[in-house]
Amino acid sequence: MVSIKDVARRSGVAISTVSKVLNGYPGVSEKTKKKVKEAIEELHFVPNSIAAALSSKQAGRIALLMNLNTQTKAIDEIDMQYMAGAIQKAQEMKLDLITVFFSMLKGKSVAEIIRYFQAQSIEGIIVYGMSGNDRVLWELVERGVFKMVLVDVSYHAENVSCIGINHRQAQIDVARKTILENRSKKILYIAGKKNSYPGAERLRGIEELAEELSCKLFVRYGDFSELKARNLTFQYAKSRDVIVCGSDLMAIGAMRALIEMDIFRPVCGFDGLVLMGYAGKQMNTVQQNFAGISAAAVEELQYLLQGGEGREVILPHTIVRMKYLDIIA
Amino acid sequence: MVSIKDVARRSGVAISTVSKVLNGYPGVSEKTKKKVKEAIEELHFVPNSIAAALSSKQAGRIALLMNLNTQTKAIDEIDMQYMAGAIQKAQEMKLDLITVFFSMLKGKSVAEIIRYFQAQSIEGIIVYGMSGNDRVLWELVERGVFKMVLVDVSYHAENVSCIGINHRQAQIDVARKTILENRSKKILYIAGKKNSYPGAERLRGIEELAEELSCKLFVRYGDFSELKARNLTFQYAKSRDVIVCGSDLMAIGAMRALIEMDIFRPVCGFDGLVLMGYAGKQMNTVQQNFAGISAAAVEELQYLLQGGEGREVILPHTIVRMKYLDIIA
DNA sequence: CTGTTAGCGCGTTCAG
DNA sequence: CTGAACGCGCTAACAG
Repeated sequence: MVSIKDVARRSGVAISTVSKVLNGYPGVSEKTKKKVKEAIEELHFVPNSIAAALSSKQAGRIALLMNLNTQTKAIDEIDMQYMAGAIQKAQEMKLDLITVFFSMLKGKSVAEIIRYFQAQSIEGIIVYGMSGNDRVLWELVERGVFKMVLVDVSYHAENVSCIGINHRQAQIDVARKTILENRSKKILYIAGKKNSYPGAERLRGIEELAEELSCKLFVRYGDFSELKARNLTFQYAKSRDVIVCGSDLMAIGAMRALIEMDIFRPVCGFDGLVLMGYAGKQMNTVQQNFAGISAAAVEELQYLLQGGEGREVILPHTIVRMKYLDIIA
Repeated sequence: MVSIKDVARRSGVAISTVSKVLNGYPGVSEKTKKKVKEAIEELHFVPNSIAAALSSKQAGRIALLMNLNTQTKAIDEIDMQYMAGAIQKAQEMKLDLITVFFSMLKGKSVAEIIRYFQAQSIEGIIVYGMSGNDRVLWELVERGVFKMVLVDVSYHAENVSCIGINHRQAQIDVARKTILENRSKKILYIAGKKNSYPGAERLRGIEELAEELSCKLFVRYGDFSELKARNLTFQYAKSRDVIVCGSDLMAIGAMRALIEMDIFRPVCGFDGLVLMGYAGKQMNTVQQNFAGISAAAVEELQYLLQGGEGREVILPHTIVRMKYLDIIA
């Protein structure tokens, strides 16, 4: 393995000089800088990130902490997009990214978790899928030991940012479109989970909208479960004229129930899953760019690592109509 | 951060002794071992894996190299299962696992790729999704620089193992079941990609089976594409009495085409995707336990790292029938 | 059986 | 502007 030492020898300068060139520090003449760069090229030198992490404390090692959707097997899609987006972006930004699942931290205390990450020289963490119930994680956040970016959570502090779309507005947008298209008046809203921030925001959205359009609103919790949404639809759809769902998966469940009941009701979803194309009929939904969101989260974390202050970042969303033939093309 | 030095001081021994205890080396008396372990407990010491990796050359850092299915957006499911299985297992075995996508290596030469991994102190690599066309990767494999485990590829060498189910046999099993259930005689086989090892093996399987059962076999390549399978079905299904597909996604495409054509033909798939439940009708398919496969791959890699010789590992599969109501339960 | 010493590859003072 | 020297946390010979 060719090391910084070899580069130094080859270009006839000291190790520290090479290091400075590598990290873009000032205090190196253009000539020597050029010499060093040439040597790097010729020797095909690639700095060892492990050694860098050991020696300095800002070597850019971050963790992606994910709560996999184990309850419903069908939406690996979202998790996958998040992971892929973050991994890709981290690589671009030359950050070392390790992936950690909530399940691996289960039963550990905050102190243990902190040590776990410190032992890996992790300095920043992106958390996806955190709910209000995750006590230890919230404690971890509040301790402020690591720079953190929280996805789909509303909280920020000195070194903690949060990021995500405006769920309330998105719910309003997609539901308004669907309701106006169908001149609906009586809404069945199948909400997500009670303790979920996005779930609560979306619920607020539909409440505002129902108020604004003077629609009757009937709310039931589907807990983001396709099966529950299906059953709720069987139970309550007949006497309403539109079904608004807090997630695509629930929208699919609702749609399939409607098909089995052999009645028509417009349905709209939330997320933009490709799976929507398999629902049986077209639906409006909110398109979230998950890969883009996690990529943005990585950038935000980098911003924090470089001394930026925690803040709230709102990302854009779009309303789309999902068709089977589009998604398989 | 509490380091090995602190533990040494606390227990009144030398650093190296602590290291020996940590790594289970012989040559330490029971008494001192106990003292050291106590100190570790009291100090909540967690060894820094980064430092260990730098210092020794067998610190268990491995990479999961994946070719994401970008062509068809619908099967993040498989990729996700692979990733989750490997990440989980690696964590259990205390191996550092980094995830790398093929796309990140695009345009890089073998030498560059080797340096990239060496710079990260990677000593073993699991490759998932490699085809016969990936020149540089094959070169990487043949160089033998890293211990490697190849998923769904048939090649092994001194420090390269391969792992996967028996695709030929699995194709035979699922097709036989479907054909016997329906007394079919004329098979439309929608094959995968030409240059794919699993694709080729599955094709061999159906050929053998057709021979054995004296069935007429008509083969077309669907390239693992749902859309192509759909079109092939429109074109050729009418004059056959069973459609065997080399993947679930293609089976779904075929099934939906049949529904649109309003004719019935038994269809069977391959993979065991949850998505199968959304096809519209029930189908037989081969259930691959992807998470289990990648977990096994991690174990196999560990075996290689510890000096084991490369070999071929065959994992079991099962035949199942996918139902919508089962998958959403 | 235990302690001393020398690195791993790199970042970072601090003299020159 | 440059270079020698030290240390990050740990492993691995080598002495004692």
